[in-house]
Amino acid sequence: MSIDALQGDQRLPLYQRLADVLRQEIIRGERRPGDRLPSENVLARDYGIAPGTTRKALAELVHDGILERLQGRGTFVRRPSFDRSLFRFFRLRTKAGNDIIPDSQIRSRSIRRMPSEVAQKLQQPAGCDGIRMIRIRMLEDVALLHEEIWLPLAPFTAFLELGIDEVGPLLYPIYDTQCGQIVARADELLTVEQAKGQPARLLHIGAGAPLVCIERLACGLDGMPIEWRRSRGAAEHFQYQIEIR
Amino acid sequence: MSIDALQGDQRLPLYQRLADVLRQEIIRGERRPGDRLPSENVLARDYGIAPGTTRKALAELVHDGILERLQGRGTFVRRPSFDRSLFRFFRLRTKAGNDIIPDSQIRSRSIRRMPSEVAQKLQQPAGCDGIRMIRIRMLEDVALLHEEIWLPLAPFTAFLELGIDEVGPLLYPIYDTQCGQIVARADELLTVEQAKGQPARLLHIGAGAPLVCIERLACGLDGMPIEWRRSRGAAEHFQYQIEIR
DNA sequence: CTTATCTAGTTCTATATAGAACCTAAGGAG
DNA sequence: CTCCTTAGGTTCTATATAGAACTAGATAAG
Repeated sequence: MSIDALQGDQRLPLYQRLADVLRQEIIRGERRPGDRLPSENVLARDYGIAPGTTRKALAELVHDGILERLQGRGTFVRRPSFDRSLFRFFRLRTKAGNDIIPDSQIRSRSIRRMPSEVAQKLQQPAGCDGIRMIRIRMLEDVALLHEEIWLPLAPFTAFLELGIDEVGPLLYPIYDTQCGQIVARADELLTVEQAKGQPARLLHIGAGAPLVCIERLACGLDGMPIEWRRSRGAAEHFQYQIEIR
Repeated sequence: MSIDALQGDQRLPLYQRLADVLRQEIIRGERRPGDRLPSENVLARDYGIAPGTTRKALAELVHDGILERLQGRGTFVRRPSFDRSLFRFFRLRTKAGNDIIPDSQIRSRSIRRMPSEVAQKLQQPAGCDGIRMIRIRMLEDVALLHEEIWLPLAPFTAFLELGIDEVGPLLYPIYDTQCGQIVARADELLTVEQAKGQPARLLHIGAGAPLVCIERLACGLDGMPIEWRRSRGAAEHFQYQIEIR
């Protein structure tokens, strides 16, 4: 931590280089969510730059959603509360309960050869094995969502140790605590298809009825894919809400 | 423009008050998209504050997407290129042409009593009149999208002066230039329903086939609703893509 | 033990200043 | 006329500094 711990592309501005260094430390897991960072004055002294410059670096990371600053308390690595956001956009149409996270039931979990499409999305070599789960999400004993979930083997062997009953309705906190994988963002692709096969059967839906299908690729802080899943539910039960700017 | 032109909630920080003043000037239309703002030094002199403080105010407005700063050139009111973003999320599944804006054909335009649901969304008094359009969007002579569009009468009388053939595929630029209404953001609600009635007929779709239905409320810089529309298209042709963070 | 006060540490606001990097337009050289 | 240089204006980076606002913990008073 001397004056020139800020190498990386000497032509980039100082605050940018400091932001990159801190971002990398967080991505590599050297600073975990909830950790407190050194104060802006300490950072300035350690790296031999002006306090205002560290402020600018920290502000950038706050803007990226990686850090959180609390006046009088300090600067902290942000804890991404993410599992809830699925239902921020994709919610049940029943107006009764808002933002209810349905119960979930894992129907199967096994190691299988990945379909080439999934392997590609997860950036794994073609034909390698992965973890596959089938999960049903239900509300008041009515099956609403059929999910097929794929995980790469390498970081998730610890996940296989857990009993299938110990897994609650939220997967991402488990990925974090058990496997050190933090989901920071995701891409979703929504389409409509006709019910058939296993999903139709498990959802008790007649073949040919419209299904909403959401494919999601969840990625970590470094942008690398962590999990791929495909969720299907009867179209009549769902709505998708979003704000554009 | 003296030292204390920055009234508004005296306890708020200076940069916040300056940002509010500039934001209001833009909302009120005193500064139009594309206009150039005074330089940060001039602003500082005019309002009697330090240049660094004006920088912070301008940075906030840049972050909000209202301003745009170009090194060496100046600070400009951002031109919201918005019509394109419909198809950034909601795109045709044909992989051939990316980001093609389909041709459009306005089938009808008239003044009608607003349905109570629409009036409520547009924050108009119940039972008042509005402008209603039916538009078909097509690609290579195939009808893809059926749109029902509602506008409040008051700001859009100038829009009625235009010949129905003069209206191109992009409405929002016309709202801007002809009626002074700038669309800055929108909320969309996506559901799936079964085809019936006029939409089914105009789209040449059999009754009962699944339709994707997107209801959109477009709002101005001040957050007030400007336009409400409902777009429907055959479910098999569309996909909706989004990034969550 | 409870409550109030003080203190050290933190972020936030605001000022002042200097030079670098970049753009535009005007003027001069060929 | 064309191309190059120059000058002035702009944003961007970086430094330095002072006090306000807020928090948490230690200390003192009751």
